[in-house]
Amino acid sequence: MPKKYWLMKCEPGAYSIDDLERDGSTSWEGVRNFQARNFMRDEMQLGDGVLFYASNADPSGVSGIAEVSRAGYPDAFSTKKGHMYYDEKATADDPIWTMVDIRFVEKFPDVVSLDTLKQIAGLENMVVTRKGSRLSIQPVTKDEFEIVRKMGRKKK
DNA sequence: GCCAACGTTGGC
DNA sequence: GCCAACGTTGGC
Repeated sequence: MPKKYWLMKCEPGAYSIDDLERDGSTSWEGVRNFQARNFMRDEMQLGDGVLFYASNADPSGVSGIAEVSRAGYPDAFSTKKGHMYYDEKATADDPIWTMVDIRFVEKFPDVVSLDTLKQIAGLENMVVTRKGSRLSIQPVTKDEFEIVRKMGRKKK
C-alpha cells in the first residue's frame, strides 16, 4: 500500500511540536469525531507522513513533521470512567474510538502559517485552507505534503 | 473573548 | 428522516 499523508491538529497548549520532540513519540487519543476516527481506523498506516498543525496558536499553522509509528488501535480512554475522554457508550467490546501513535520527525524553523498556506500555489484544495474546516485529522496529498515541508524548511 | 461554522443529538 | 437546539472548534 502506498504511503499516505495526513494533517493532524492540536492546540499547542495541549500538545506542541516541542512536546513531541521532547517525548520522541506520543499516543493520539481523545479524537471524538467519526470522520477523523475513520481515517485513523481504516487508512492510517505505519510510516505515513504527518503535518503537525498548531491550531488556536499565534500564528496557527504547520509547525513540523511527524510520522505514524503505530496504526489504529482502540482508544482505551473511552472506557475510563471520569476521564475527560470517557464516552458512556463505549464498552470493552466496542470502545468506539480509535487512536494512533506518532513519532517526531522534524520541527520547522518557522511555522508555516495558515495565511501562508492559503497563498501558496498548489495548496488551493487543502482541507485546512477551507473556511470552517474543523476536522482535526485530514488527508493531505503527497504533493501538498512536500510543498509544505519545503516551505517549512526554508529559513526566513 | 467573540462568534461563525460545524457535528451531534434527540424530539417529533 | 428532518431539523432545531446544543456543544465545540478554531480563526480572528
